[in-house]
Amino acid sequence: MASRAGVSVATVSRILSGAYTAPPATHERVMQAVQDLDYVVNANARSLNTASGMVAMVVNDITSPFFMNVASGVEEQAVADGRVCLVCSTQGVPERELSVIDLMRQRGAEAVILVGGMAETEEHLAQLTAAAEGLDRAGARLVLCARPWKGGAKAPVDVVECDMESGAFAATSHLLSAGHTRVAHLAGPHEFSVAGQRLEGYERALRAHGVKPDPALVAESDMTRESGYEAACRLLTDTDATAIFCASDMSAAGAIAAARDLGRSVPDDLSVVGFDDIPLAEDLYPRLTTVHVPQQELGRSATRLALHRRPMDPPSRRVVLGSHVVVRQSVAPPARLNAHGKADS
Amino acid sequence: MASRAGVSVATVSRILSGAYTAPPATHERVMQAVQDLDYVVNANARSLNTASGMVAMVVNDITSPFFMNVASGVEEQAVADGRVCLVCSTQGVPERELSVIDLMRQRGAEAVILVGGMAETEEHLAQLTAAAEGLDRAGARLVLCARPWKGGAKAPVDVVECDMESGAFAATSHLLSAGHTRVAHLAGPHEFSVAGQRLEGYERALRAHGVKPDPALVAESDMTRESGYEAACRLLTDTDATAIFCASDMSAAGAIAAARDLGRSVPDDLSVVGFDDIPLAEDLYPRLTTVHVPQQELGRSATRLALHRRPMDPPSRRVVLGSHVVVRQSVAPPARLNAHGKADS
DNA sequence: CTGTTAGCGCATTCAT
DNA sequence: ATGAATGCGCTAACAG
Repeated sequence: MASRAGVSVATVSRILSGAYTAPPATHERVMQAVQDLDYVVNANARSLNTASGMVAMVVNDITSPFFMNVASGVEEQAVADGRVCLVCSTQGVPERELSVIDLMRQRGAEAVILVGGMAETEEHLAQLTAAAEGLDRAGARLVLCARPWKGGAKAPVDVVECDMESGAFAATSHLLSAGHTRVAHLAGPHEFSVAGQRLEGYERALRAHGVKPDPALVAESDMTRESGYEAACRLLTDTDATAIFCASDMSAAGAIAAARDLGRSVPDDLSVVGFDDIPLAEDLYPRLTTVHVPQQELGRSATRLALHRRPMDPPSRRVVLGSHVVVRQSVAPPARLNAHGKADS
Repeated sequence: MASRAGVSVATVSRILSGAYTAPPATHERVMQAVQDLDYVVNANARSLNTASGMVAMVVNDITSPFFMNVASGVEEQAVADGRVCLVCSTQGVPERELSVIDLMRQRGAEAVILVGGMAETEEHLAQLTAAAEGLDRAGARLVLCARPWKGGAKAPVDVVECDMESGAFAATSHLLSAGHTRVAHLAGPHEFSVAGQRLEGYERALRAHGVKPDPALVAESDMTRESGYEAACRLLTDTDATAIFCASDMSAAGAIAAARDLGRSVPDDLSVVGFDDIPLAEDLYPRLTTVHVPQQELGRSATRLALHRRPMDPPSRRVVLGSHVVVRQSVAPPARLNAHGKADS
């Protein structure tokens, strides 16, 4: 290649790297040779001496609408900052999360963005901390997106999250204000810290309205529709709940399907509130009242935190975005009150 | 690192690469040093001499449920074959498709899998062919997934697709059999070859039932919900269509929303059939009758084609999967027939 | 503006 | 079983 153009490899390198006021004369010859030989630089070899320009994003489940909406925000910002964005899936396996992080460290990624919750044992957390320090030493950033950091405060990790606790509080309050007192919660896996936040907001709202939290009204599921369907069936047959606050829109979709299959109409016989506000929420029937989480912005912020870093920045930064409930059609006053003609408060 | 363990770099290389009957004595020392220094191999440097083990997947839109379901199939098979799978988004820009392919070639990916349709101009096709040949020369494969290959037959590209034409035929026939004669089609972008296949199946079904295709009944949109909503509004206000066959479930979701907003009830006043059978189809109201496309299997097959390659295989292979209509609740006989008590044939 | 030289971190001969 | 030497393709520093 160098010879084909009649120049040295250094010249070729400089020209193809950009950053070179090329004399049209040789520039032409080089580009011609590139054409003829269909030459492409070896990015791996290049990364041996320079930044890779890669941003990696890690998700549990590549089919989850929530994760992928966040992902599109990450992608958008990464591209805007001149990086390429790669997404990998852990398929929900904690060990794979660590190995993917490691893999990206090996590849010289400039940032690794972990999107969404994960079962977090103490051991896992310790390994995550180690991974963060390893990335840091390599000049790369680890950022947690839509997931709180439960490890040490001095670990070199940035985090951008949404205030899920108050989102859950608002959602539950919305239900209570409509007159419901038997409000169930379709929770996420208890090992997920994000699930814990929602549970706390739910319980705080109950207490604020003078309702005693009843453990029987809390059912656990993973965030999938399937699992939401099953948990909702249990809730509907075993308890007298008149409303369900679901930890995700996907599980809310399952809950609505369960209600339908059990002959309960939503919202007349059962009110449902979701969480996330994924596009699906608009298409459910009835249209789902839910807590809006700024998914794209979550992704964009995470990428900015990772890439726009100045020397004086602290080792760990944190940004918290807000959430708010979007009122649609899946909430109504409970049946008996409704029958007696009482409106919601 | 080499010194820290008291051995040569060669020994470290051999031990960390696996494939080495390690004498427990030194093996121990090396692993200890790895621990102490938190050492990780440089995958880029390694790729300088060996296969990268990467499979890249390229999609237009990372938020599309259809693409991501295919993606999970790709991921699953790639992991099963011991590769790591990276997905990149082109954000719908044809040039980015080419640049991403190029990027993965530069990175030494073993396979690049293009998922889903793309506007295909002649020029783009020529560049794709060139890219395929480039990858081939580098020992990598290009495979098209859920997207036909319109280029030359001797190009080194594998393709796995679904028989969309007959899927569209079946869907349209289903509507015609229910008694509809004014069947509209919410088509995809005409530059997409996949859209063309669906249009052909639609028209073939009409002719087979003795109905003359009416261009006024074909509206174009991209495959999004938004665009489907708008196109459906036009169809519903400007024509007398009693049924719509949509090119995707997402656009069907838009069509159902449009019908609702225009005061037309589905399926009583309007029948709707979708395409893809993404999970959303189950949650629409009414539950969407659609054409099932085996998304995960599409992805798995594509990866197998790329990775399980034997020397005697032809330069270009092709597998076609079947599709079938899934009957749910969004189709009914047209209103007038229904009113007269006639059942569907 | 461009060629020369050196070295990035690893796998791989060839010796030992 | 392991060390020494060579080269992978590229960029960076240093001439010229």
